[in-house]
Amino acid sequence: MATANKPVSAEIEALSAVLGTDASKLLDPTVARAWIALLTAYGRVTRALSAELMDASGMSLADFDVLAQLVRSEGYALRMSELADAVLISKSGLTRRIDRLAINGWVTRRRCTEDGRVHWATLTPLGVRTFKAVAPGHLAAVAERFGGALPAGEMERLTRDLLKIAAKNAEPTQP
Amino acid sequence: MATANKPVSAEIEALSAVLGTDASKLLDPTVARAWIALLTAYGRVTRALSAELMDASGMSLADFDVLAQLVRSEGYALRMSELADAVLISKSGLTRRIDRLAINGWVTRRRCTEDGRVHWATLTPLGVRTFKAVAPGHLAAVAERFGGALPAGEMERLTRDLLKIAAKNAEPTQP
DNA sequence: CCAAAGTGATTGCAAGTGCAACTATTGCAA
DNA sequence: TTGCAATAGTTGCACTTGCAATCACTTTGG
Repeated sequence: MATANKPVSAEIEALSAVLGTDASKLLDPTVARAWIALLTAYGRVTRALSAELMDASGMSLADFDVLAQLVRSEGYALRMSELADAVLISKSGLTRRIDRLAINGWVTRRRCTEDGRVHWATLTPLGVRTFKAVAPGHLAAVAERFGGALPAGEMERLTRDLLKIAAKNAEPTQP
Repeated sequence: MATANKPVSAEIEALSAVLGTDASKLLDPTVARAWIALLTAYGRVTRALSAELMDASGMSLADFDVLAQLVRSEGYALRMSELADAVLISKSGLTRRIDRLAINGWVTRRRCTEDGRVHWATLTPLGVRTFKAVAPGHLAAVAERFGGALPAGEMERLTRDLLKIAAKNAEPTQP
């Protein structure tokens, strides 16, 4: 029913006593609390959403991501590489995930006629119907678990702060 | 070098067009943006921290969690079940993780003399030294990647908001 | 005192994942 | 044209994980 969750580098602040008095110089307790809060919020929300989605539809969050990317793409299709980038897994991971989705009849593979190296992952009509049936419930679950906790203004400020953190950790280089 | 990352239920807001005009009633775009921002910030920070920790010490974030729990426990020891709860993995997962840490010489297992069912995972002196050597770098990395992005006041407000979200999704029941 | 139920931990198995090696195909350059 | 580098995708392998079954030990009720 439930699904995996990431490790939690929990309670960093409590380590000060072990490491010595200078631990708070390494990591401000304010920052430590925020980091733990982020890990906790992330873990609880994703665990709950994952379980609900699995119960409702038999698909994982990862599967939902793939279908969501495809459903809003031209012709309900994407190249394998593009799709792997979009859902942030390795190419081999995507190969197997598409295998599983194909077994469900939600996706098919087509070799590209113009470039034989390229394969297009394509939603089947059943895949489209399934996604459209499942998505509203999932969106509502996100709204309930995540949206309900804060008023709108607060939510926008949260977004700005999180995006600042994300920007500071962008892939290529850190300023 | 890098490590796994969770699925990203990305770009939910863009689905409105596919599902029809009422999608924004299911999930307020403000909430959708905040949710995506959380997933992005989490993914980038944990990926970076995981890679840095692995490079510096050969241990995963999950391993660090276990050592961190043990190092601040009475006698550097915890029962297997307590430890599994603390680091949020299954009992079987912890059994194997302790196996690996034991191979590194960082942890040992002792059967409890009072209750033979219980096993204590205990840090070795080498484990303590290793943790104390590794932790400052990891804390500094958290400070840099996470702490540097926001001023202190903002960070405290972020913490409050995230804890509200976490509280709304506490395990037992939702009010 | 002894079965039977309960508790703590481990093991068998199946699943998902990434890296590295491999196959298939294309594009480029001599 | 031919051969070689580059690109797209898949497969082999190792690793990690969770669930269910199992083992080891303790507690409880008759």
